[in-house]
Amino acid sequence: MTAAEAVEAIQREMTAFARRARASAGRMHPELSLVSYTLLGHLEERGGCRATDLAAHYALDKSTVSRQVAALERAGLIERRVDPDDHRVQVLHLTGAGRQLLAQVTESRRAAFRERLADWPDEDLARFAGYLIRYNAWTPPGTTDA
Amino acid sequence: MTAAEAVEAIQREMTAFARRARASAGRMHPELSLVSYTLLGHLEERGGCRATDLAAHYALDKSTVSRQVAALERAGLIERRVDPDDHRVQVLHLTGAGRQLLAQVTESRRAAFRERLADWPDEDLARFAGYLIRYNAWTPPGTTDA
DNA sequence: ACTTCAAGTTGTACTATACAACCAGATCGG
DNA sequence: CCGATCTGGTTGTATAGTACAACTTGAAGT
Repeated sequence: MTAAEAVEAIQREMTAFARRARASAGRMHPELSLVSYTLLGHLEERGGCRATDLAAHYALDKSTVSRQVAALERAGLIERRVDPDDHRVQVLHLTGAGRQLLAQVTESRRAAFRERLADWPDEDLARFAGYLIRYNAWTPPGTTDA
Repeated sequence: MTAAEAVEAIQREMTAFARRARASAGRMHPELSLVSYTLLGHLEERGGCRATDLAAHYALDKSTVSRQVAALERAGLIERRVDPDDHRVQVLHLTGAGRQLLAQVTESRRAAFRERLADWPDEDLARFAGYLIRYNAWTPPGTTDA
């Protein structure tokens, strides 16, 4: 495979993957969309953050985040705590139920990935993971990374 | 990196990629969504096929495909030819304009990928491509692949 | 010929998304 | 201190993509 062919294949395969991801994610976990899952994961990882931070991080409009957050709150998965220092900001936190559902969905996603990758040699797994991390870490030139 | 960690990382990175792909595809090419692009690509590759085939291949509802196809036809990118052997069937073909737009978007996507992968050693490109192909080729056990 | 099957279309509904207009709290220059 | 401006967030409106169900039309089997 030449370098040009490889780039071509990477493009094709990443596109194919992206095409399927949302649909299959939706079918796997009707109760938690890919976006919601990602937002909950971010909250867990950071231990709470503002809606504006989520919007910036995922390149979503603040209105979109606002509605997602409202839905997650309605579902009892997150709660808002008004920042005492600045009454405009609401710091978002996972609730117990949110943490639990997140763990559950994460586990089931992990199981699906494990099955899919079951017969890969360890060395290939590590290299593939490394490539993906490297691929995703790339930022367009001139971008100040946040 | 242990195998378990690698699986974890692959899951995380593939999810992150999927999350961004649609949005960025939409921003790059407002005139051709990721789905439309994929459908056009399929037509080009196969040299024409039925709407039902597209639906089956991409796990989309036939109504969804019907509307996508209608939009592509309205845009003058594809045309329908009734199958003389079975008047229910419409074989879809790219038009000249469709072929041209597809080529143009493909080229611009390719340039973006090339830029992103510019400083990867050839060997890594080939291996990454191979992993992606292998990853996407997987089908759930018990599935008769079409 | 009647029934059943297959390809597509259309009606309806829902989700995710963006943009624009807006509200409310914070901050800064006078 | 006060109006101008900035920032975080919500709401109104519009659009795209999707699914499911009902329907239409043509094909095939008994």
